[in-house]
Amino acid sequence: MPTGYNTPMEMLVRKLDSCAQLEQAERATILNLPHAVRNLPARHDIAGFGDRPTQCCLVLQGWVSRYAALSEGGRQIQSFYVAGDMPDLQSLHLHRMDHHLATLTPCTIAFIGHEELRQVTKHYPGLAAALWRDTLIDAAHFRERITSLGRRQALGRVAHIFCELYLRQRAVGLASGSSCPLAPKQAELADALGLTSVHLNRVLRTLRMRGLVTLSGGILTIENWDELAALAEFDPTFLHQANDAASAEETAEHA
Amino acid sequence: MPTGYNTPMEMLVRKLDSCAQLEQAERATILNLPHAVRNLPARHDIAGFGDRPTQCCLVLQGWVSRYAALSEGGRQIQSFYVAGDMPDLQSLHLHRMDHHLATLTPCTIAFIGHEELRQVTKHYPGLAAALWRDTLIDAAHFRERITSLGRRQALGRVAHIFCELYLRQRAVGLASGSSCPLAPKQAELADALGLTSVHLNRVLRTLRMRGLVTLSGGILTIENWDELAALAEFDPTFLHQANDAASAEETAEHA
DNA sequence: CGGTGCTTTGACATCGCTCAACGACGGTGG
DNA sequence: CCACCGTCGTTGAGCGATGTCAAAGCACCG
Repeated sequence: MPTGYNTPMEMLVRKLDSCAQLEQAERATILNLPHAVRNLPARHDIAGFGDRPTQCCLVLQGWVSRYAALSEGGRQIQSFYVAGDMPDLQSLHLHRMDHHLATLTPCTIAFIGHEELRQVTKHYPGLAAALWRDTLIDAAHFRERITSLGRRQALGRVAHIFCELYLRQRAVGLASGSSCPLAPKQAELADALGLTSVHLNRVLRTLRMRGLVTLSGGILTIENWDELAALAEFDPTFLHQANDAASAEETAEHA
Repeated sequence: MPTGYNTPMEMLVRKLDSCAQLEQAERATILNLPHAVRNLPARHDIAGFGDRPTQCCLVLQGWVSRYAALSEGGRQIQSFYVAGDMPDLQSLHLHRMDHHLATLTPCTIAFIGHEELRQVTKHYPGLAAALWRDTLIDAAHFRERITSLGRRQALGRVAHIFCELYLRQRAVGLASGSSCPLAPKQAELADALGLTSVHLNRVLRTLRMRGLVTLSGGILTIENWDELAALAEFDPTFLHQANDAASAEETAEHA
């Protein structure tokens, strides 16, 4: 199930369909949603703090990050998004941005107007529920990040995000075997994990030396899923993936 | 606007009405929602990891916490809830709990069946949007906690959560002047902030000595809002309160 | 009057940060 | 083709914020 060559709205249908079974009319409605596709360069702001967006975006290709900017140049990356994700769906009902949304890599992104989406959710409760659910899964990711930042040490935090990003990408066909892309640089990973890039680098060395993962050239390879997941105390429940992620673990394991 | 003596569903109406203006029919629908009110003791589990709840709960009185349990008895409190909050609204579309929900203090809680809520959201898109929005604000709180845990030092973290809990309670009429209840014990606050209760205690002493806040007998008093907010780099945008929280700051300031 | 739970404090250990430098690599222009 | 430069990754030494362990104080309550 490789991504990239379907039409944007086919991608959205597949995403929404994966958990909440859509009816035929609902599927057709999504496929007919008007939208604009744009290519954006890396490090480009999609929406900033205080903005009042009038459209939502669907990532077709590339990596997007959500972050809060603090004084003194500090920043906290709150989440990463990949193809198939709708990072600012929340702007549909939260009108003022309380954070920033920016591309990490060059991206292809589809924009869908709020007005059109609201009409859709008004007439198709099933679609409203599916989109709602998507934002709830986003929130589940946030909660797990809170747990990581609050109670896991650096080693466990890094291991945990690797498990998460691998499984999430695998679910949309972006992983191959026990490897998947990992676009964020070390500094960006550090900003997501509440660490310094220096310390993150040392943690990566440890993981490499223990034979758990290798990260090189933007490719993450999981060498030993079981140990990595154990180190992270990783439980895939929070991902709320339909297939329960069990099969994914096996795939990585046998690579 | 004190809470406690309205009927449960009046409380819910007020909550939903505060941002998304409800129509008369929608208001009436909520008021007629069947529900059960129960009193629960402190430290009582409302729903646990792995459960599949069949109802949502509305806090009428008391404090509720959402937490993740880690191995070795460690736990991370992801959020606190007070009167007017619906902590597990997400279970409406996320069927399997990925965390625990428990009372912190003795609580009065109204339970509303999923089936009834789903019917309501199906027939009243405006109510669906209002409830959806509520879960999105919950998510905004999570994001801010991520930022706190990832990039603020202990002092700023504690200051930040005090600002948040004060404003949230003020918004539902639970604060008086520059004071508000603060039910969590030091150990529980520490579990929410990724700290040790020992260290939290030292931070509290510092805040007290600097004349910023006092915390005693379950009452939080903010002595100097401006300095506290500055220390926390607190920006109320993430609360998404209708009144923009500006007036609230003034209240605390003049106390 | 003696629990029991919560808070407070001290001494010491450790994890992760800071500062500083160097290395690897790819692009770009002379 | 090579010298240069920017970005990213890597490493070392020292320090600071926070955790750990242990014990004592304190309030409430039976």
